[in-house]
Amino acid sequence: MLTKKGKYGLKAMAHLARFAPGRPVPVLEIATTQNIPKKFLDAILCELRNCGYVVSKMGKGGGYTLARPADQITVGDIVRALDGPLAPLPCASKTRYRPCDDCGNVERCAVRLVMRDAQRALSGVLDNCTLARACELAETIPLCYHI
Amino acid sequence: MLTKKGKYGLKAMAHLARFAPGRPVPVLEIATTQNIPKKFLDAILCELRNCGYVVSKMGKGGGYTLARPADQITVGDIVRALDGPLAPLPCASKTRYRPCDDCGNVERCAVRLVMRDAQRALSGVLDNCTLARACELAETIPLCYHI
DNA sequence: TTTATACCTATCTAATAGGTAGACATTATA
DNA sequence: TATAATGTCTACCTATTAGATAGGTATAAA
Repeated sequence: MLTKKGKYGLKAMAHLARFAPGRPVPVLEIATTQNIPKKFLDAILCELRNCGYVVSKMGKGGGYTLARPADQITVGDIVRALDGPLAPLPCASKTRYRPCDDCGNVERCAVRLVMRDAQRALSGVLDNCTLARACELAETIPLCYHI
Repeated sequence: MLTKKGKYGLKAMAHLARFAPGRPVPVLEIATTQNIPKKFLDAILCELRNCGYVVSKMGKGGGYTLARPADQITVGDIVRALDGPLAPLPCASKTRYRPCDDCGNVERCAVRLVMRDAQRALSGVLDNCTLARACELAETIPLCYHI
């Protein structure tokens, strides 16, 4: 389950992808239009900057910009940066593998093998979805969409 | 991310699937062989019983049995019962949809649309994986498996 | 009647999520 | 150069949840 941090971060990145073809976007603008607590968003963007996904410009007229084009940052990148590994269990993670301490036979653990499949499926979606594609998806969807 | 509850529950169910073609298995046996805290497992199995996935028999010679054949219970069932919806966000859940309160336009929310894809991918794996298949997977895997 | 088991209620502790406060640094621009 | 608009940093707070543990009660087979 994605935390609010992850969700807010993704929404902010999508905002930057859509509305920033150059000029820096102030945190306050993102916070108000996306309904995100300003101070919380401050912390999130700061983290994304430290990871190299956004660039900040201080002072008047400052704000945040994507560090790379929107089609070169994936949703998986952002989720991993803010919420950690995609895999349901650390022992099934590709990027941050850690064995379970309660697991006797890691290689033949049924739970782990299933969760590796799950991880593959999840990263197949999130690592192949760029911010650009996500925005596009939202814009081209038919208006009458049935939940 | 799966919680320990979910993980322990799955391991216990896999144990039942493998080692119980009839006789009830006591909690203590599962707890010791699977390295799960006994009292914690008590609570988990009780929950699974309330959901109808296992059957308990009290008294001497008692224990737990699968309520249905192992090929008729999926990993997705167990995970949902113990850890809640598979979807990374409630607004992307099929089984327990709930809109985000911070989301202005639910239908065109880029984050939600991506997470719906993620949900589909995840449930595609977990809902199509039965306990029987999970055990089989672990048994037929080659010994020299490269992490 | 004894023993092995499930079942129930209560409680505990540590971590985490989610958020807030306020001082401080930086910079465009008037 | 003063000032206003912004990001940056450190510290803190509160509620909830994860992850257990303890101890007793009910049930049933031998």
